[in-house]
Amino acid sequence: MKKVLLVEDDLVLQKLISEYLEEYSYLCSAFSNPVEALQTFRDNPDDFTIAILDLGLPNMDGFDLFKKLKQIKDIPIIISTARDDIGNKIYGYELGTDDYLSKPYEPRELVLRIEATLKRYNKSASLKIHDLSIDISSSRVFLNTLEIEFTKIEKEIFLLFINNLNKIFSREDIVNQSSLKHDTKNRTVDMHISNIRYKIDDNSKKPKYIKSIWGIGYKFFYDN
Amino acid sequence: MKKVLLVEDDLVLQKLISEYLEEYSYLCSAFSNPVEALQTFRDNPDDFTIAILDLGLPNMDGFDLFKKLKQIKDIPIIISTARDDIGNKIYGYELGTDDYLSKPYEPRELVLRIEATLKRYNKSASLKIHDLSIDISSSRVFLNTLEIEFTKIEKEIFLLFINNLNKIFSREDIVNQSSLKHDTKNRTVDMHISNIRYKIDDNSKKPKYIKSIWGIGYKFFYDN
DNA sequence: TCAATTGTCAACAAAGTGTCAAGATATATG
DNA sequence: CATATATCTTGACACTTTGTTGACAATTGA
Repeated sequence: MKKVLLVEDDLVLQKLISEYLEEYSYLCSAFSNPVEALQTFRDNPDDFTIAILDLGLPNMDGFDLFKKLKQIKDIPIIISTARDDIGNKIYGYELGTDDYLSKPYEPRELVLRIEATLKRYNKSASLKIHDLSIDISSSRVFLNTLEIEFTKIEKEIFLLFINNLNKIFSREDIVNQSSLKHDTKNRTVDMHISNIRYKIDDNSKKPKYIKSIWGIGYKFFYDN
Repeated sequence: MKKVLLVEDDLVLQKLISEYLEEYSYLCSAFSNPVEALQTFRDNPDDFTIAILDLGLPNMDGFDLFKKLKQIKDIPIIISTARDDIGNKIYGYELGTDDYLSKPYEPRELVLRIEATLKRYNKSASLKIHDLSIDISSSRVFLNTLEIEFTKIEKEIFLLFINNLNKIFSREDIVNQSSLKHDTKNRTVDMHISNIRYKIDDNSKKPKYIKSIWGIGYKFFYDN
């Protein structure tokens, strides 16, 4: 579900947009107060896919908010502006706005521009599990923000787990579903698991990710 | 001087836009016939910086023209469309339009959107990675300010990496996606990598750019 | 408690990588 | 067209990284 940070002080318009976006499966977090919006974004920047800012905001200028949001995280931002406010438009583009809309606009047009902007941003799909994030397309794995350097077989085993969360694999399964040689001893698998655990900071005495299933094998534990 | 390929069958509007754009130092090549526009573009694709297409064109559908232009060269395209033609808008964005405008629009807004679109495009037109800067359009590569002289194959491999940052290529991939002969030995690829590394000042003991992925291949490392 | 199982150290084996240097091709120059 | 020059290709060898396994301690469950 894509989450939109909507900052709009016209409450009627805010409601209208929120409801419209929900029809297109966007979840809206709407704010009329930019300070609150900023705080929310600061707390959970990864929650939001895109931001929509109204320029005529109280307390804080729209461009200020714009700059602060971008500072926290490079999120796509669409600016909505009054029809005649063309000087501001320029400034918006100079800042590096991703798109803008002139009021009044049709909600439908907003949806279109959101989709187009996201498409340009080309958000690559990524899976997050606690401290770990996995970039599906490039198969890169990060512990917090630090990339983990797996060896070939470690990566194969790790991805096998990630693609089959909570599924128990025997050592034989792991040998067969990786490029390990078919006559590889079971203890070799243990050794690879040990190395993976070490790299993803999984305490083998009390692992939170890769659990040993005594007498059976291993599984990657994941609880929604 | 930036040259605009304008395709618009309303001659009054065509003239209006042309004159307006000229005030902003854009040179306009205006066409009412899409076939002529296509022919002109095909002959000199590098002359044009951006294209502006009207959707309601005779002879050839606007989207058709769009696809054909993009096929010849990946030029930024802004589509202009009738206000109520929202179904088409979606299609436009699905094609990968860079921006669009609803008629009637103020010429001023067109200028703004041209500038914004070019800005987005240029962001990726020249890429800077630490000491390296790459001019995508001319395919020239600089180490700091000094131009690197790659051989043909080195340049092909290097650009393959640059266009696919962080993507892992096997030696076979590299052979297939360059002009290397199909039966080229893997070690030859290693040799080319070694030479590229030397030219871009990449220490092969501890490379910052081209990483060896042990047992798999190579990738160009880039961290935002 | 005890036998089975698991964690991991450390040594070794196997496989992959970096690059020199020489020869083969291709390209440029007169 | 012949020669010079640059580029590509490959075997060889040293070196590095990864994979494998036995050994032993720690842990588990009956």
